Amino acid sequence: MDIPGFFVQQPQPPAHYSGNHPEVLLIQEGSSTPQEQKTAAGSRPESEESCPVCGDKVSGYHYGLLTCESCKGFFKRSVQNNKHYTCSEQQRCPMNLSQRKRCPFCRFQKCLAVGMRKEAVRADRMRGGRNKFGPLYRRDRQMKQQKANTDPYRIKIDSRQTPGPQSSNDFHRLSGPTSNSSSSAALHLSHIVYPSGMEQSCQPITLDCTISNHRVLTPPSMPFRGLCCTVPEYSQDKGEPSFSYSPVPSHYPVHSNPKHSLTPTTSPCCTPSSAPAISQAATQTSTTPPPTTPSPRFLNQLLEGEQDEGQLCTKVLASLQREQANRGKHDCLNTFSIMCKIADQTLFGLVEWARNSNLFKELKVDDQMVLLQSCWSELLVLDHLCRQVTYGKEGCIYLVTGQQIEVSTIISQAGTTLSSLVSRTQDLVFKLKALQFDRHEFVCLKYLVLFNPDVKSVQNRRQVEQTQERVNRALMEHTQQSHPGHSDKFGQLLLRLPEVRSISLQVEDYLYQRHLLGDLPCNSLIAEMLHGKH
DNA sequence: ATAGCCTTGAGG
DNA sequence: CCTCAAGGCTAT
Repeated sequence: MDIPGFFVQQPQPPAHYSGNHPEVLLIQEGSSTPQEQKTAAGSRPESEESCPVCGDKVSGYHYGLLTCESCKGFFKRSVQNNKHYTCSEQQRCPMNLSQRKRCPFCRFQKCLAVGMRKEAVRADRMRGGRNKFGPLYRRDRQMKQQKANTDPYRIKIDSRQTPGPQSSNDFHRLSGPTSNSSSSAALHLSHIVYPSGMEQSCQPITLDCTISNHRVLTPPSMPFRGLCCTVPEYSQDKGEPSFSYSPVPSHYPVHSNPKHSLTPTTSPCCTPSSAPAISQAATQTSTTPPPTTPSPRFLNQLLEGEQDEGQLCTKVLASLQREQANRGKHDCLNTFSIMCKIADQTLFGLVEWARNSNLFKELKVDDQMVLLQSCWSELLVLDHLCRQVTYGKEGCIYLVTGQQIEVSTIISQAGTTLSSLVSRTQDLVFKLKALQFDRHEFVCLKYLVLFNPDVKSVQNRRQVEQTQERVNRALMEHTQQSHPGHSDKFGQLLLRLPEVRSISLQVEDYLYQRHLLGDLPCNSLIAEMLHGKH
């Protein structure tokens, strides 16, 4: 693993690395002075921001993003002089105003992790003028300005430490007290994955629920309204401080699909014009290969098992709503918990997908469990990637709930591990988009990952192997048929899998660390899966 | 080596 | 013209 600070949960100095960004209006418990609060919402955004590398005061855009003067200089010197630093510790040194000088290695890695661009350092050392990032900076400014003006409610991705050394600076507290009672309610994979009559019951709950004062989660509204905002606010009508978690929000565009008449489109994803690849149901013909293909039927069968994104969205929202309903008004989920819940529900969906698959059903239950246990995080990563390729806009992460989070917001406020995870994932998304990754290929990759004959303790290895080979052939044929001009799309897709694997392992490690800190919600399937491995 | 301030110059 | 992100200079 070559990511420095792989397990870093470095403490950040409260005053500086607090994610004091105007676009993420922090209304923190007893924190800022009236003066600070005034300026934070004020007109000069940059002057109040903190450097995503060290937390110092930002002096402007440098090499791709807002940083302080010293990190700008440091980055410039490092690149110009082609420095190769080493870390005398474990490559996880804390990075803040007072300690930034101590380890140039970790500082430079942090610079890269937050998104500083080597390419912006000029090889010819030419002074003045503008570079290619000009438009990017401008857009970034406009977006920040827009957000500052229109949206008083922000998700709080608070990197600041609450007292206590254990908490990380990744997704943290949203507000209010958090019950961190992850006293493991002895769950067992077999019970969760193969429950005896346990349903993900989706009772329609229609209570209005404001999660914290900040509208932490807002269901998506009209497609493409409010552009790509910081988290949840899709510039809905103002003056409506609470929102409904009801499975089918009233402002939700609804499918006319008679089969799922209550399936909301997960705006903007299910707008046909905006998301052709995934919004087209498996039964639609426009994405299916021409009838002359050798085995389109097999591929289409695989596709038929795919979950409807809208249904999944509804399920996840309903689950969050239930969770909040059980907690009451003043006991709000923190951001990390919300993300865990979302991931958990997505994982439930993936397990369900596997279990409903005819190919998977042919396996013995023991093998099924071993395979799922081995690849769950890869499936989650693939699922996430597909969602980004299909619905994600540049610079944003698209959640299954239909919400978007700006990558820059996460990276500027998250810790090293999460930052690197996000940038690695976004790099993959970029590559997959370039390859014109489609839904058929996504399904195939999921099957290839699931039917992994190399998993230890698989009993019927031959069967797993044969299925994997079959899917592999189907994928190859599909890529040749659908992209005849792209001779190596098949190979290119397969070459992405090691990175998927690597990211998923990093995800697992990250989650396990958080689990050890007691940050994972109890009764979590993810926690159960993690237990199976560790 | 660091970091604050200065100079430069293309693009608006 | 002005802006502002590049590179440069220099006290520490």
